[in-house]
Amino acid sequence: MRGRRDKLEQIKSLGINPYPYNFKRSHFSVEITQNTDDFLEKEVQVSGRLMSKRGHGKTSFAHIMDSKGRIQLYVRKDRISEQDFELFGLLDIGDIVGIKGEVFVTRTGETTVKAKSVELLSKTLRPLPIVKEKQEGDEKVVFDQFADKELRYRQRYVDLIVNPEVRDVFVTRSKVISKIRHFFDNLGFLEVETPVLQPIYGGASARPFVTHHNALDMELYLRVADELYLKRLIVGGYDGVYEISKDFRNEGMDRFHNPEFTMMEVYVAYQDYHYMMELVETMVSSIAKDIYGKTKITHQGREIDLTPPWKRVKLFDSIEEYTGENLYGKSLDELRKVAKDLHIETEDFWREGKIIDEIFSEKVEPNLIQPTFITDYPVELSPLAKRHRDDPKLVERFEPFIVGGEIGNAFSELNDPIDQRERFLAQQKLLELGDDEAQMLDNDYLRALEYGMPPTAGLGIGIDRLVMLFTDQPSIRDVLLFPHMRPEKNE
RNA sequence: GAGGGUAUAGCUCAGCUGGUAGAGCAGCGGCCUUUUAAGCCGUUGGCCGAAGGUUCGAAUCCUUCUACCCUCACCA
Repeated sequence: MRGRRDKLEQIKSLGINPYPYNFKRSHFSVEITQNTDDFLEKEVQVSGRLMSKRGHGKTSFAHIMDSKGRIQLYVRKDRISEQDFELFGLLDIGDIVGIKGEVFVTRTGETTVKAKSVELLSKTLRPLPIVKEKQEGDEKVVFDQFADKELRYRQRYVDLIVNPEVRDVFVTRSKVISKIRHFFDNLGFLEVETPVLQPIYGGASARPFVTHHNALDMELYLRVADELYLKRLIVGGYDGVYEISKDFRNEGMDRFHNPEFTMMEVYVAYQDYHYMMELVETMVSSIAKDIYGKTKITHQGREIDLTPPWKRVKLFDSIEEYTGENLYGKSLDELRKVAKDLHIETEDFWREGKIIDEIFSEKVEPNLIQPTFITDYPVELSPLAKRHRDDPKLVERFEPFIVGGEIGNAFSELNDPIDQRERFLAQQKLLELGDDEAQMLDNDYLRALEYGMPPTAGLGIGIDRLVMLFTDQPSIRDVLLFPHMRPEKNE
């Protein structure tokens, strides 16, 4: 850093502003490198970050990188002004430059800009990690890759500069979200925004973050889900509403969980969960088609076939398939015994639903590699879902699973206000029994239901997990630009 | 919350059973007018994550702490 400050002073003493205001780029690097024939002998203006520099006395080669790729520069002392040549000598890797010059091809065949002028656009003071790569046949070998995960996550800006495949991940993330938006817009659904700060949290079983509103002197919760507000809007008369937003859950962190994460929820009036299954498989496969041109993708070495229709399996059938036990109608004691036989630990306050859910997560979930809808859950696990039309002990709910993980949750929404009140009261009891993830009673939501909500299908999709699937990333941190980290010590 | 692993130069890493810190790249000074992990010659750079302890002597052994990674637990 010392040397760079000295250079900064030298550059200033040449009468050059090291932080000028703009530069008129004529083309991106790849426009030129991919259409070299059209550009030969033509003058272009390119800009970007200096990524390598190979000096040869009175001449020099370098690469600059812009947002789309890299292009080589060739600087000759006899082709530019003395001051520009001196300036070029003072440039460091990482500096941002603008170059005017002519396109030509070197004798090794690389498209290159022969500089006529060199302009410094921003002087860097910190050295960039130097990553080098070499082409060995078809293989690209990378040397000294900037790979320390802590540094990469804490200094994502450096990660993005130096690791192009990381940039690609976030481009794909953006595409996925944009496709989802288009998908719903095309169906005529309305994108809405609902409160992040909520006096009563609900819509999911999770512990919330608590905050305080000074003027009102009251506790508020950061939302754990958008569900109850979105359904109020269905009561209000919209046919379809969706929201893509951050939710916050005060739970542990691992490669599938970040305290704040992106959720997409959609509610559609006059539909049920069968409709929603078709919507999910259509949406996910069409995203794959848009991004990869096909509905079969590879994730962590496994081929995943997203082509609809996806497999549909009832929850109890799936458990029987993998454990040989039919849990339907079993008493609490019987369930505890089964869990014990399967070496699954249970808590005292757990009821039937929770034990079934636990057995399912342990024994079935990891096996659900290809896309599968697990359907028809016990009613006490799903306080906001409508009872199954054929069996009041179950609800019309499904969760889509891919690569052993759930990526969403959906149901025919409960719109019977009396049943809903009873479900809330059952949750209250769980709260008292020590289940700190049980849901709060929301009187205003009940009032809304009393005004009447049409039959409605609802869905939540974890966007981060979907992006992990589409970008072939093993950890949620790799699809979040700034994953949550403990604060670092001050330098 | 539990267990395991990692922490050495700006980056990537060596450093054996304790003997006083090393390479490549980057940087700095030279040479070099088509190189591309450019090359050649020379050279700077370290509180060995933090604090304590054992020892004549600690990057190395011990303890505690911190951060990150992995697995599990919790959990969409």
